[in-house]
Amino acid sequence: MGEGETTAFPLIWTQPPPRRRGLDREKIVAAAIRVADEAGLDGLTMKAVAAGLGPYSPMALYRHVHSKEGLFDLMLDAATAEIPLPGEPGGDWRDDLRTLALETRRMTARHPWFAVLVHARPPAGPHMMRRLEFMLTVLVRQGATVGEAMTYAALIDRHVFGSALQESEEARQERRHGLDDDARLYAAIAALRELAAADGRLPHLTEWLTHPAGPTPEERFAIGLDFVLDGIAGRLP
Amino acid sequence: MGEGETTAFPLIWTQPPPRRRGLDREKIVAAAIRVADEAGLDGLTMKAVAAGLGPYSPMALYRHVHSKEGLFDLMLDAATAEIPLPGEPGGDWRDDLRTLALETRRMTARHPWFAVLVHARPPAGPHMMRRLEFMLTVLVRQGATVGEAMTYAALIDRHVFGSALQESEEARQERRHGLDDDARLYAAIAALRELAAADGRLPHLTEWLTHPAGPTPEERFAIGLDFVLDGIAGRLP
DNA sequence: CTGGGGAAGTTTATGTCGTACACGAAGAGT
DNA sequence: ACTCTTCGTGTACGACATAAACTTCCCCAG
Repeated sequence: MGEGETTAFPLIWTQPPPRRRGLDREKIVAAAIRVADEAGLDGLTMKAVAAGLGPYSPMALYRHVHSKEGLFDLMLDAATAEIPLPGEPGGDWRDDLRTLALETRRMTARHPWFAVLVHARPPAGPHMMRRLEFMLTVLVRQGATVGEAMTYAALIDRHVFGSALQESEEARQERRHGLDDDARLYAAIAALRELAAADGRLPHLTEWLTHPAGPTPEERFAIGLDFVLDGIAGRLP
Repeated sequence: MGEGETTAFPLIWTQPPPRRRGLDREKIVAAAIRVADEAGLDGLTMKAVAAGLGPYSPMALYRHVHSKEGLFDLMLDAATAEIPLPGEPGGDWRDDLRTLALETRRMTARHPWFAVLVHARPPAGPHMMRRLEFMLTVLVRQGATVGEAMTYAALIDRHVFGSALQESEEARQERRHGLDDDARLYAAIAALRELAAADGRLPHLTEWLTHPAGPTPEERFAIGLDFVLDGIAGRLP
């Protein structure tokens, strides 16, 4: 049959040009991040990453990242590298920590998968370690012990990544159920409200589902962050 | 033809007694929770749940729960039902919220998978709704609007489930890498410390990895919870 | 210039999952 | 006794991660 034979008649001219060595960790991680940003963690398969790099087979990636979990670790550290990190703490410890928290939040907004993965992997990447070291330095300079500083840093990150996780999972649900247009979203809320109203003992929840009100996500984040920073301030010597 | 026969020799006695209708949601959910408690979320497969119920096929479950996500929802609500919930708020709003947070934490200690799933599913189960309503009631009685109460309740839960998530994922890592005995755990920490020390710019982190110190998980939880409750108190009218 | 070793990518295969579908058998209601 | 419904099974399919064996190419030592 046709001249594009791979089986019967191997004419060199019709064969695809041999693949040059084009892959490395950086490219693979960048492609994986691109895929995860666009398709979510569910869409992050080895096949999809390979396809995002060109005509590669999924197995090609294993030569460079040796497992999907390894790829996760590299993705986490690459995303963490995007967070601007001062070389030295500035004059105001609260500003230092607040700014870092806000920048971290901005990164998680670009990479919604981050908050999911960060809870599943140990934070051993170099950029993640440097970021943590910065928080520790800021707190230790205010008189905290290293153990206390670890506790406070963990509380800040709990809030940052907790917010990010909740918001990204909400967005995921909406995308999965096609709630992007207002009509569907309204219907989904109405269904929830009916459920709550049917119980009969949920007046406040029903009210909120009828008139959802309250601070924006951004304001909610700031409120919680202030709670943590105020709390830390109250415990510094 | 002979009755009961599937193969060559139709002896009724060698046939298993026909399966009676024994499954229902409750049993399935209880079995699923048992499996997840013991084997973790990775071990929670339809096959494992069916096996935990007796000689059932995995497909039998679908008659009652229609999908694995549906099973997740039922598991979340069943676990939430284990949290003691007063019918009415008591005299002290802080005590009410703190007690609920602590009881919730006790539940997540029994069911480490809870914190993972709760972030992935909408909290629409009746018990989850009642629990939320309780928090809203407590806060609204102190003068918060429903919108504010939602914000504060979310912050409390963020801390409770964030702690649980972190602790359960740490435990999972340790189990997965067989760090149950001290020698291996020590080696793992040493490896991390080498990594940190090699960077050269991570003195505080290195110090902490050399002498891990600080509050116990329980104390850390209490500290963060106080931060949130203090913050709420400062914003109530 | 050459040939051999190792690295990069592909093909093929394996085992595990969730779950759709069609079937058969076991009560329940008439 | 007959039918309708409800429950559980067997089989099958398509993803997915990844192991193993194979092929092709590059580079460097002689």
